[in-house]
Amino acid sequence: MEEGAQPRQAETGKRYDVFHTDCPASDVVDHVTSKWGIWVLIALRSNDLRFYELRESIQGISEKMLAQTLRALAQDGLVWREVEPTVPPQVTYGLTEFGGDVGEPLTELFDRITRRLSPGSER
Amino acid sequence: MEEGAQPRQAETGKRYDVFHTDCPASDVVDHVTSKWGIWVLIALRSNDLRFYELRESIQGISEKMLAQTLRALAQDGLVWREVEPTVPPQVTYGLTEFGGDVGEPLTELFDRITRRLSPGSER
DNA sequence: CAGGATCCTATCCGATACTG
DNA sequence: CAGTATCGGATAGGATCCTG
Repeated sequence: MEEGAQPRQAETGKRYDVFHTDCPASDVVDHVTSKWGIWVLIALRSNDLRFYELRESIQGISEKMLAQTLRALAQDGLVWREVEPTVPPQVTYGLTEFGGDVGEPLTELFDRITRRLSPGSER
Repeated sequence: MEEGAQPRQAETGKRYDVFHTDCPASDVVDHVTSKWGIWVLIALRSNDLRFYELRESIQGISEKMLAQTLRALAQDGLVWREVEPTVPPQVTYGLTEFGGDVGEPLTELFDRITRRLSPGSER
């Protein structure tokens, strides 16, 4: 949505219909901004990580939710998944270009909020 | 990993403890990235809006969730609320400086996703 | 118009158990 | 190690009615 690009034209009754739930992007947005999606994306911004590393990294996440979140994000083309058929198996996750693209504003978001909430102690 | 924001105070044995659920920022993050929070913030970026305007603007939101979301965001200091004691009453909402600060990466996020999903054809 | 109060349902999500 | 499957409790969220 471009800055001041509120259509605001058509008097078809709906004056501010800007973003809808039926917009295809909102599905991705929902996944990204899901309870764990944002943390997964932020975690993967620094390194590719294996499943258990992600689990350790993101405090409080259950294996179920991690797997579920990863599946959704992979389906959306935000993260890739590489399986090495060893014993025991190793699965590594990382961000696609799209994922990195999306992770950037997310990190910025988190950073701004954190900075705001800890004034003085940061930087 | 440490994007500059996280203390990363060596927890006992925890190697990747970057962002936790117990971080005070994650509460705000949760509100912002709640199902409707992001849309409210994006909606308010262009204009201050009244309650019913927000409801019209954000397709699919119920009054309950709008009120609830606005309350949470106001409590976090992201949006302000102005009541004009007229009849009928008018309540206008807008972004605080913090809210605008946070809304920026959110808009960027939405914009990047939208752009990716509609290559070539701008809506 | 702006919402609170209630009720009720869908889903989220954790715990547990099981598989390759 | 990296999951899947299932169950059940908690909670998010919608619908409806009601109030200032």
